[in-house]
Amino acid sequence: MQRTTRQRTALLDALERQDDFRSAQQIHEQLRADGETVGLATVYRNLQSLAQSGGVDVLVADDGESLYRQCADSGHHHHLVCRECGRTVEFLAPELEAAMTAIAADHGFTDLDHTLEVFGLCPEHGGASPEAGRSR
Amino acid sequence: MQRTTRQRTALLDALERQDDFRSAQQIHEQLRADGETVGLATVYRNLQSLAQSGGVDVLVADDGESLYRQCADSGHHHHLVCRECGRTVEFLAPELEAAMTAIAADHGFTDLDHTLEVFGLCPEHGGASPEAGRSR
DNA sequence: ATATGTGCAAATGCTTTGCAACGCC
DNA sequence: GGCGTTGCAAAGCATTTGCACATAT
Repeated sequence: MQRTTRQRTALLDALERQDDFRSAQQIHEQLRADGETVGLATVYRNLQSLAQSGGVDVLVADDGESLYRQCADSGHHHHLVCRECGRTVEFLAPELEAAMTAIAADHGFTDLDHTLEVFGLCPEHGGASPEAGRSR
Repeated sequence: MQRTTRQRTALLDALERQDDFRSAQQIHEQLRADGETVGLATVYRNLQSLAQSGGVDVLVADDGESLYRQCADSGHHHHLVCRECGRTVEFLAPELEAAMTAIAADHGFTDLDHTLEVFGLCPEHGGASPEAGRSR
């Protein structure tokens, strides 16, 4: 129930080569630039199924746009993202998980899920330049 | 630069009476139900300015929809939100802040900022309810 | 009086979907 | 050959915006 099509292969390939979080549309452009002919709807459909199967991580930007990235760690983890260049560092934080779980339990909440993303300026972009504007 | 209009007053009133995170559209419906005549665009515009001035907290749901709520704590805090009804619990987590800061520092990131929201099912909706089948 | 706020409807922008053609298995 | 996949364009949604009118101050 998951065929190996030229399009899906191209998408996976593009994801593999890309280390930053990118929108479906950006990925689509990338594919076009690489000479691949893939419909935008197909990109969306495949990203969606990949996200569901855990093949890619999804990050919902403040403006509601979804960003995708193939992460090294296939398990649960979080991201430290440079708001200037998109550079991403994955990290685990067991203590955070535990604390959040405890708080939720305190209030009787179940079926938990959470979003935790840290934004900042990476070493490359945090140095000299003061007042770096808030890009998304 | 900020006039006291019937619409804005009604909106603030509705927010005051509402303890859960609600979408702009839900708030608009609420106002209509209360017999107020307020345009949807006006609700959006006012919520936007309120969010900017810190009058309300905004959180972006997984589906990209923005949810608004007037919070008790005007400072930095996080939310434990029921996916089903929007019921919200505010909480502080100094240890989390510290841990995140440490991790970011480890990677040389500066000018930090982060988003942390916990979603789940509140006691009312987590039980043996047959309706509870959707854990995104 | 006049700058702001409002309403409506049209416009945006991202994402999804209907449906016929297409191509792995 | 059959059924998952794809493409395209149309449809959906939440949100924004242009513009004429209304209104707080």
